[in-house]
Amino acid sequence: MSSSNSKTTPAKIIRSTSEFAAYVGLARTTVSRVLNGQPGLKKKTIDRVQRAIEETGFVPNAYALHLKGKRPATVGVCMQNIAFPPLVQKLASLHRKLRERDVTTFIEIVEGGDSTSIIRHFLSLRVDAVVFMGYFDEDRVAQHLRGLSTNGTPSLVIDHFGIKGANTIYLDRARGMAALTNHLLDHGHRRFGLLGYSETFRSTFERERGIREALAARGFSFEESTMNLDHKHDRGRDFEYGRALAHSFIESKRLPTAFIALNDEIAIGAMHGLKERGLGVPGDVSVTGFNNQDICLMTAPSLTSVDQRVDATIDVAVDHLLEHIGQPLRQRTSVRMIEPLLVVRESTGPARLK
Amino acid sequence: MSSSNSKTTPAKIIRSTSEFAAYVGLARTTVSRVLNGQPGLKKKTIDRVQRAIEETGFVPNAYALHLKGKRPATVGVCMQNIAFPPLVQKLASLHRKLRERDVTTFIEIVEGGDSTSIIRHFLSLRVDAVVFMGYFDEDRVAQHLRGLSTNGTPSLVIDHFGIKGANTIYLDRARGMAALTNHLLDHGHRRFGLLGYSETFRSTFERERGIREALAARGFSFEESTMNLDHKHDRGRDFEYGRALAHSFIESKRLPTAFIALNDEIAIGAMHGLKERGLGVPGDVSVTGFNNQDICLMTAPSLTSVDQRVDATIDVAVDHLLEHIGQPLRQRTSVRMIEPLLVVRESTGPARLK
DNA sequence: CTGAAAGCGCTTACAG
DNA sequence: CTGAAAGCGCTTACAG
Repeated sequence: MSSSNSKTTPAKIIRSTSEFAAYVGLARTTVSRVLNGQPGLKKKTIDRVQRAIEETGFVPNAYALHLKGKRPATVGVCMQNIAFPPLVQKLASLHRKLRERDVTTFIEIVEGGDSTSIIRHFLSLRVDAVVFMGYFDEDRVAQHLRGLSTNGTPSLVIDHFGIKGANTIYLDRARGMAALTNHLLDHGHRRFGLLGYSETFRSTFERERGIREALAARGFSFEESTMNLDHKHDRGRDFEYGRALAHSFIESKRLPTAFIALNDEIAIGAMHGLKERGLGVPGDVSVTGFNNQDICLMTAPSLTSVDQRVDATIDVAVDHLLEHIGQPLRQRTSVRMIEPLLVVRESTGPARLK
Repeated sequence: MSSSNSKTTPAKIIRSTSEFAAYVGLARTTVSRVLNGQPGLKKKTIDRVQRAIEETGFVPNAYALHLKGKRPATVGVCMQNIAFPPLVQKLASLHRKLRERDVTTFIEIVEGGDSTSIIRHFLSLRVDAVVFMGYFDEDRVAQHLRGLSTNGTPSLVIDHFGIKGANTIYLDRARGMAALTNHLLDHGHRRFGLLGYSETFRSTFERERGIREALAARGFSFEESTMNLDHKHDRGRDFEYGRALAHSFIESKRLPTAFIALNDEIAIGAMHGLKERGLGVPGDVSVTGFNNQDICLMTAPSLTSVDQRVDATIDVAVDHLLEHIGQPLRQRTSVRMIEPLLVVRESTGPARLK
């Protein structure tokens, strides 16, 4: 089956204003003026060009326009990957909000590729700013940031905390974990199992600090209150990992009254692991996740988690970008913290009394 | 804290080959030759330019290069949204595989925006092909395809079946559902509850056809074998929707022995709904999902589902694109079917005997 | 309304 | 190795 190419379709495909002007039967200059909505044109001329546009589907060459200075504001977004739902949400939100401000977003995904060539590509496209989103190799990013800086291009790092000289917007994970810890303390929990906290490539350190400080504020010692059995397992799929960790805790005979998991998947795995061994959530053990993904609602019991507040984060990002686009590079770097939101659900409750 | 701008950083930001040539102290022509790796240059000259590149971070303007005919192959991908995990997987896979073939991907997300302006943008960028991915308004896409066709730009529609004149790569949902139905028939199921099949904007029709044909092949009537209570609910969040549908079926006193859900989320909701009313899966009711997302493994029991075979789909897409890029438009449209993969897990088993 | 011209940043022959 | 020139597709003064 082929598409029907009927009468109105011109034989020739038009790719430049000269060709287009010839097709319309007007001067190149005149056509250009119509295209740019300049005054002093007869209605009839405008209509003629308009009609020809519809017939031919002609669109001026963006590359030539760019050279003439008619370029939309553009931002290059460098994503580490797009396998992680909260990251994809941020990307979608950023893209949408920038479009509302007439900023074009170029998206590139590193994921096994060469981030250096991506940055070069953005630079060759003369983007007005570069955004990094995801968990990168810190040295690599720091190096890119230096390159961008000497190039005069503003940059922004979302959610990767602690890169030197980086404009950063960062979810205050410490604060989120402190809120979570306080919630559990309020329920009488005193012994906590940490699930997945020996990870190094994620921003685990900040999270641990939050737990530590919340415990200290109530007079508890982190070392005495928490347990970690991560070393017993190779990190695999999060869900299976959480399940195996729960089993290990049960077998260790030192089962805490609450599990604090690195993310929702591990938490859900742990809930399964507990259930398989006849333990109830939150009756026997309370369980918490992180990220507040949709699946938190799909488990029984539903999962207490910490929300990343994607929209708030991206609002701040967009404001930052708009402020810096087209401006000379500031020498001061800015670091903005976003406060996460604790979402309490059914998986957390009063600590079981021994 | 500010980033350190040390000795090697030039005061001036270099944005053109002329400026760069002046900086190096060579002719523009010579610099250009080095940049393009042309022969007949002294090692010393090459090194000099190389060093200057490192010092200044100069990257030639992609827009000017494009005008001179030095343009990488590019594909524009128009995504309906990126909220749906299998869709995001396809995007990531397509992006990666095209990059491996040195094709640059421009990604745009419609999602409440104006798809016409996106197509215009792609056209102005003179992309070599446009890919549509997601569930679009058919008339709108058909119109875009016509525009692209008169423009001489190849196009490809992934996973939206039945658009006239469209090069299509399509998951053969009918076949997947037939396999699923046969699996259930083999287990003795004869009464099926359809969950979410009254949806019209998704490719539900094809799926229903698969079920219908599988039933017919075994001598069963679709009308007598299936039940649908979708009309009792407003479609909300999939999970809640599935749960409510399960409740309705239980209350209707005509509970089928198997639920066939439109997607994994609805299936998982239904499993919860059954459990809440004291019914076991698959003991009392078997449940199937669609998409084979990660969450299929995170439920108890794990969920039988149909896998979209993202990689196979995208392999076919990449082959198609590579074949059509830079070629004159073919008049014949091609439609390629991908066979889905039934993944049997714990949520399906023998039908309960009455 | 038209036409010739300059120029955006590049590359590539073409003479030196 | 250098330099002047042409030209990619556009826009914008500038004279008709």
